[in-house]
Amino acid sequence: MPEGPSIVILKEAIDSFRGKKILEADGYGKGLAYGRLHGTKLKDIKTFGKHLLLCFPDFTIRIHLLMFGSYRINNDKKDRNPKLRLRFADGQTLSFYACSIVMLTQSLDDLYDWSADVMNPAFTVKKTIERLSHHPKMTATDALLDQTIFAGSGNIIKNEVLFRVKIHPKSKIGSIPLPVLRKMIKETVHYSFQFKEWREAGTLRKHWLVYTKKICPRDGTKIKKHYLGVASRRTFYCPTCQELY
DNA sequence: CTAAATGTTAAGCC
DNA sequence: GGGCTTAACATTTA
Repeated sequence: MPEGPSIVILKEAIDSFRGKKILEADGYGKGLAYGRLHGTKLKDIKTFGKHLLLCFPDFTIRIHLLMFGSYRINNDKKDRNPKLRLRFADGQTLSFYACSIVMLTQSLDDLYDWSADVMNPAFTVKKTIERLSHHPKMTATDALLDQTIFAGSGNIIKNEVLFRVKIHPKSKIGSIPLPVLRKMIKETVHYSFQFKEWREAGTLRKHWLVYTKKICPRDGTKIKKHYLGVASRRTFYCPTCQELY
């Protein structure tokens, strides 16, 4: 469940651990200094795009669930091997599986430009237009996966946003009229928050208009499925109602 | 059972 | 080194 909204859900789900002291940390992560976690207080929990940030007084643990990562809260079943398991008082635990975990010592404000995170209050249309203006030849399908421009946006969000604002995925950023580009940016934020609500309600799939679909819900055109962009990601679009700029 | 998937990074090659 | 492409990783679902 790795797009930005799912990470915000994760953050909210574990927010009650904020301020608690870690009694013990273990896991199979190579090069992870589990010992440094022992006895430290979880000072804060933040997110940046798809990153979950567990903040401690002297360092930060950055967790990225990648494609298949998962977590458990207060569920210490032994059927899976955690990459990181944190034990708190009263038997409370947080476990993370099949994910990327990195220990950061730099200041987060130096590392992250919070205004690039689609779900952060600091995100602005204006700054995003400015960032996009440096990539006129980039396609819309790539822009919406670029974590320096739309941090948190993933392949589902990309597909759904492009369909909703009627932009063909191969459109060049520099060719998209400014009002249309602004609409795309606003919809990325809007859809991300809807994604979060729908995922929490367990109805995300039900609201897909184009992702994994065969027929355009607007005009009945057969949906095209192609592997597009620098990362050759699954891209669904309606060749009739999504305009190529 | 096999293939593919919400993602990223390291390695490899010109 | 730079810039691009490929491989690798890990798990669940169709």
